[in-house]
Amino acid sequence: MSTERVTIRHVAHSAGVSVATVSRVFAQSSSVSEELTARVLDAARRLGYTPHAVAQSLASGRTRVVGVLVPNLANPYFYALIKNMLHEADRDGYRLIVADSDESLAAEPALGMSLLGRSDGLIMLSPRCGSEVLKELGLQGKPIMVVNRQIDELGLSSVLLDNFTPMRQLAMHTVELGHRHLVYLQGPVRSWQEKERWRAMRSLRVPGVTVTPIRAGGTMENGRASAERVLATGCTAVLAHNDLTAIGLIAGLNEHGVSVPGDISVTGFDDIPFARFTSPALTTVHSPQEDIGRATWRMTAGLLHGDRPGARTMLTTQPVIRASTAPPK
Amino acid sequence: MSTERVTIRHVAHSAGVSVATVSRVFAQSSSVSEELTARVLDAARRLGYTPHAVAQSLASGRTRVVGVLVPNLANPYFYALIKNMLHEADRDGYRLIVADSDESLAAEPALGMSLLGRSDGLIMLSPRCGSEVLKELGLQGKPIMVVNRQIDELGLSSVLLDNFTPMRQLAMHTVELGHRHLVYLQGPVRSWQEKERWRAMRSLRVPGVTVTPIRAGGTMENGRASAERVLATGCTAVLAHNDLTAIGLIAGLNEHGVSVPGDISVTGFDDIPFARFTSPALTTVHSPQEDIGRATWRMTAGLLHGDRPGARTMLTTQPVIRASTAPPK
DNA sequence: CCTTGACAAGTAACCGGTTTCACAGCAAGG
DNA sequence: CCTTGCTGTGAAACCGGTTACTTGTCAAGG
Repeated sequence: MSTERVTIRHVAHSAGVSVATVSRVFAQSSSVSEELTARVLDAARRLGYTPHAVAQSLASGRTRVVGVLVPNLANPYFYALIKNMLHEADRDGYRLIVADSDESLAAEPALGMSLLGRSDGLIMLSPRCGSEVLKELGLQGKPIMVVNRQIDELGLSSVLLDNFTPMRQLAMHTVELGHRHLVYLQGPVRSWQEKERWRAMRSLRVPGVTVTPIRAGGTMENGRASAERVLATGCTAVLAHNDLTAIGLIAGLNEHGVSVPGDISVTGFDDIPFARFTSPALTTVHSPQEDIGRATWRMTAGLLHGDRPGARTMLTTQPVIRASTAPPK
Repeated sequence: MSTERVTIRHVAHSAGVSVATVSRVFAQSSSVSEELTARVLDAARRLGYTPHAVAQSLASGRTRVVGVLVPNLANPYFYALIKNMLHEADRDGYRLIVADSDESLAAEPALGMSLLGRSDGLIMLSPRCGSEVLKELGLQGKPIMVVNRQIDELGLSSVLLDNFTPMRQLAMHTVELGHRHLVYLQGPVRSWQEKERWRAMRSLRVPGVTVTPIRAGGTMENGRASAERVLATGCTAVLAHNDLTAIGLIAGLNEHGVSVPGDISVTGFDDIPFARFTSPALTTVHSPQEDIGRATWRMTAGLLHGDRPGARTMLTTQPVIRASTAPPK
């Protein structure tokens, strides 16, 4: 069972060349004569040689692995993103190693460090941790990408989606429908996205229109649990922090015999795949996961190749009007 | 910027001991005198020493990383599972490296190999590949866990959920409600779960009850697209391969002005988080992701510690009756 | 004709740990 | 007093590659 591993030296010996040559053949970097290349490849095939990834990593100093730290893998928002990055990374020959901080601020530093220890860089999705933690991680000297969070002080590269503009447009959409009393269902308070979305709501200074914030939390359960508090406000439209909260809220409202959008209009944010399939289909803001994923990986790949960090990519998007919003009765 | 890395030798020198001793102190395996231990730890702290994970891996022969191959990360079923395994593995000090085969049979072998190259073992979630591929992967000599697929010929360990019994119960539930013409909406044909669920449907030999299979595919889009074919059968109840298909189908039926469960009852399978929040809430079969995740990791950990492979854990579960099923009109 | 340079290939140091083995010191046993 | 047996420690081999440096060959240039 425990067959001796075939190493580069076996191949070298069998092909009658030096280990350096074998290494070169597989690295495809330096030039090796056609004849030797053929002999090496032949010997390798005969012996069933496979490069030892860990040894390569140690010797070359790079692992071809990148860490990804997610606050909550249970949120469809993230796995669409991850899935896209996975593919982009794959075609560059990189693997992704994933950790889930479970929305725990305290867990982020240790997880980040642990990931960095086994990888060439770290991608942090919507990190909530303080910037001193990010700084600490940056001290490791490896590339760090931050997604969905604006960091000014440190020279970290980041990919952002403009949350403000579409959120404002979405709010205006409800106002144009005739709604006057809006409720904004808040998400995780420490998240940058939440700050931006709430900022957009506050910026909505239309005479006669009021915006009431309600603390929720960003999950479906949170949304459902907010139904009563929402009803107590007497509002006619609710803009939720994200789709999950919106979906939860709609379920909660239904349970109270309130129809959406008949009695109350509800909107989400993110346009997760489910948003299209709820009834009513959810009015929301589309989050271009493919673009974000691709942009994130491309920037990460750039950093790995030595690009100077600090670049910031800002993507834009817009609302998607579906069936969960309608004029008030 | 490029500060010289602090190695075990620096620590050894600074503490006035040999590198072996430093290694032992950190390994906590062999005994080192209290005095030396203190001196080493002190020196390590002063110098800011961190063990080099890759070097440890090469020297010790184990990476403390386990690969996970998922057919489709966009399915909530899988990421709930992954999330649970992530946590279980984390507390044992293991990291998970994830790859998504994108439902592509052809991609599984290469991805599996690649993951195995950087890890101590491989967990395959609902693999669709032929058993010769699994065999090939097993030849690497590293532990392989198979989840949601029964493999008899190879001595692989596996964790399974009994799909047959609850699927049958679910079907009986619709029959007891009074339905006579059932449709079964099929998922990915090569998946073991699909086979089991369909087997349960076929086993339903109740006089006067017919079961019509319809090819769908397991995604929400597939479900929606099946609406017309479903309606053409004139059935009164549809049992979908999984929740995604069911949710898609409900959306599709709604678009045709058909109400669920008023006109047609619909059931799912998996009990993904959304199942509770759709309207109507979905009647389905609960899949205990926490248990599956925990069992999978525990068995994997066992294999990593030298347990003999071949064990099989079969978990059981049952239907959850919600609002998407009702007596026929 | 001799030098210079480009290039192919080999030698050996190195990446940063782990672990086998040898050795020293000391207590117990004969 | 001399073995025998542990235990704690160090020296050095080793894990399996990469790569800086060296050597040798051969063609072009002076």
